[in-house]
Amino acid sequence: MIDKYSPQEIEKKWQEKWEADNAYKTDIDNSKPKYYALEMFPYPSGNLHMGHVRNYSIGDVVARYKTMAGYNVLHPMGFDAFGMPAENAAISHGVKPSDWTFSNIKNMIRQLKSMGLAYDWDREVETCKADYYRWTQWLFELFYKRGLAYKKEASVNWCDNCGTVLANEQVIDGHCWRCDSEVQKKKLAQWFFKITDYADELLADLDKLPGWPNRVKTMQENWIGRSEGCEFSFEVEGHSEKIPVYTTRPDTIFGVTFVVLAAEHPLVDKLIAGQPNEEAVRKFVNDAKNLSDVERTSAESEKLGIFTGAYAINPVNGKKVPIWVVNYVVYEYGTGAVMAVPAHDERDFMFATKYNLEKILVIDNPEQPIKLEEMTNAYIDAGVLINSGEFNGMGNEKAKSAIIDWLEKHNIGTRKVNYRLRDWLISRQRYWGAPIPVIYCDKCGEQLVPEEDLPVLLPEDVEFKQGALSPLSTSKSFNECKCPKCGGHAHRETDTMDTFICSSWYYFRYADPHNDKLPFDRDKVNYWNPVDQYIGGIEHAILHLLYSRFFTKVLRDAKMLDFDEPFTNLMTQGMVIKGYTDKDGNYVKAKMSKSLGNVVSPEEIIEKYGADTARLFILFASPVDRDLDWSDEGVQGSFRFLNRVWRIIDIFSEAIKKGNTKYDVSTLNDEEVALRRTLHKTIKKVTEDLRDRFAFNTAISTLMELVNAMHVFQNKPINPNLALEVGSALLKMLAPFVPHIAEELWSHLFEGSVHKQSWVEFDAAAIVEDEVEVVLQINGKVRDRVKVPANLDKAALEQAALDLPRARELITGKTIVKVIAVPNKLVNIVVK
RNA sequence: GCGGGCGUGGCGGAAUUGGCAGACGCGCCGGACUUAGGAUCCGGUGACUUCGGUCGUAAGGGUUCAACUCCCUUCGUCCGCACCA
Repeated sequence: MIDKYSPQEIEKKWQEKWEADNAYKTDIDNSKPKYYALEMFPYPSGNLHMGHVRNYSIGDVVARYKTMAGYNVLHPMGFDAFGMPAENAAISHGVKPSDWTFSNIKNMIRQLKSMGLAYDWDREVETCKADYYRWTQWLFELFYKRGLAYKKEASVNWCDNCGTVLANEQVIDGHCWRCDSEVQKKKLAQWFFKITDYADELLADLDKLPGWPNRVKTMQENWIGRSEGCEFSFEVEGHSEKIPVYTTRPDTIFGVTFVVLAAEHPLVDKLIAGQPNEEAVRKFVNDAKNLSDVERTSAESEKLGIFTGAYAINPVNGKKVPIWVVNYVVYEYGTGAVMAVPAHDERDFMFATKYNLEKILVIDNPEQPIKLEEMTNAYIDAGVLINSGEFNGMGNEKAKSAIIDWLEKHNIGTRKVNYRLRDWLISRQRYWGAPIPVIYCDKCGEQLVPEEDLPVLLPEDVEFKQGALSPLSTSKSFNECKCPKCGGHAHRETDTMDTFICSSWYYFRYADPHNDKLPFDRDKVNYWNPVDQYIGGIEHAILHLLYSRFFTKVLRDAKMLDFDEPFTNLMTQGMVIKGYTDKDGNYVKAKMSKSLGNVVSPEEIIEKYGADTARLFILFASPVDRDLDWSDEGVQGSFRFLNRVWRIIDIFSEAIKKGNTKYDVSTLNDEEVALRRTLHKTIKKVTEDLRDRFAFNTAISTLMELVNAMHVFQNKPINPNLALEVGSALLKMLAPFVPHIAEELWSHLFEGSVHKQSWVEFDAAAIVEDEVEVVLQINGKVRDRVKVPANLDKAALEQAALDLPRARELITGKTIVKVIAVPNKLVNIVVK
């Protein structure tokens, strides 16, 4: 008799044993195929939340299953440990960011270990440690040497609340991704990574990722925003400057009736100098610049503009058109100036109507000719060119290309591909990050810190204050330095790097975490990487996942590794949500959050029911990519199931100990044959669910059915050989989901660890049924069921159906139109 | 506005290739055991029904012998994008 199921005791026991045995230590082993399972590492906020528990439970099942299935599995964990909250703790509580971070990490490791996750902790990385950020800095220098890191003054996103700038990817609807406060524009000299150099490949290689959700690929596609068109210039009457414009609609070029400039366009000043409306334009420009990004980029906001007084010349037909400054042109995209064709562009149409500007129709609808006077909208569909000189009569798609050819031939313009993607702004005016390893010499200018001087360590003599300058600038010991080139007086860059840089390469470091010569060894990374299965939240669809793809391509070009993409397969898990009653008394479901008071603490659940129950519930309640509805009753149901497993193994244990692994299955009675059939069907289904679909919820439900089938024998004797076969298979299949209870029960019955066992194979012969139940349908409606020999052919099946009394009864007096027989499934008799 | 996902019992969900809708779990109902049951075990549980059946996968239509599954229209919901020329 085995004791009562007591998760608190057995979980602690096995966690200690696994740790003492180094059970999950991984090394290169060329005798097996490798498999790299990875979950997005957490920010060390101090406590695990249910989203983490879900993420890591999924990853652990994948890792444990693949191990049992014969793979050499790498499954590491670490911490994305630089970031603002640590610094905020310093500002508000006077704690050192490092102390705050390391004590949080300590607590989270304890919590992770209490979940029974199969990590190789020897490979843990913490991005805030000098032996990691040394290589983050080294990689910055690599990017710099490859011309991919540069400093420039630009209008950048500034979050006042966080006291730092943000990359475009980190601005969501004009708000800071972290604190949600409104982002402002500021002109600052900042460091950028030239991700735009890889825009084309980042877009094209999405096709190499069949294992990624389409949703994520579409989001990246939109973000990169490739468009094809051409760039050409307008001459300005009475000025030597030209206005370059970018358009995707060269087919409408003869319909240009005005040219619009963004408020920031440098030509504006020159064009208005001495013009009668100079002051009015200046005021308009200043007003536009003072608007927040939210207001400026909203598609709904009113399109406003003002005439500069200057005119441009359309290079294709010499037409003189007015130049306006408007609030709807994005300066950072294209050339910051646009040719306006009101007849064929919605915005230009609205604008021209509002300000009484000319409209010229240049594309006509061949089915139903358009009358300019009757137009209430721009005509943006396909058509045939009119009013376009030598191109009249040409289809507009063809004309796009023909007109670009013409522009190129006459040296007026060129074909051009444009991207919405901008370079990645990586400077942060914060302390708790990797210092940018650059020195500014009074004489020699910008210099990289020599490689042998890395890491540039974070100083401790800093003041933490909110402000526009990094706290590093308050450190004397940090700031002042010698120029590495001339030895003269110099000072350090005081900005740190965006923490997304730290997380753009950590999955390579896991392959070689203790290397002190390089970020990682090329052979080791080529062995383990790319990650076979990456698991995390959809919120990183662009941010982390795009940056990581960029890094991988740069490191490939630097010959540090030999593949193109970092993550072969990506799984995006849904959120954990929970219903609560709002102030109006309505029951609503929402993401767990402190402010709503619907948070369930993982630690409490694990204390009460054990990690196995928590894991089982989370995996069973919902498919991984969907939101998971937390249910306290559901958790109890999972706990109940584990008790049921415990009891039935206990009941079977005497028989199991007497059983032999090899036996003659013909000695089994009918009920035993049925149980054995259920077992092998279960093995087949669970294997397919884990191997092909990551359908953990259905795998678990199938295991529940097996346990239910075993209960048929709770009060009657069972063949010991079958008991052994079923019992051991059940424990092996449960092992990836609920590692502690599976190990505990295994240890009562067998030698060694259940987690070192090979995955179970199903016996196809055991699944074969002699008889199957087929359905009799009359006109598609189920009218009877009948048992027939399995695999009965169509003709015999059809006859068997027609012979049924029920069929005869319903057919009499009617004509049989057709009989459809599907072996092992059904017979449908169509009558009139 | 554009693009995409989703919509199945009281609830979470299953149905993998067009072939028995509702597996499994929660909840609920009944029974057994019991001094007791918020333990355990067994059974029932889509709706309506004249007990023959009829209806039923957001709504409406279509294709098919057969549709949760394919096609069209509409509604709801969630997500992404949105002055990018």
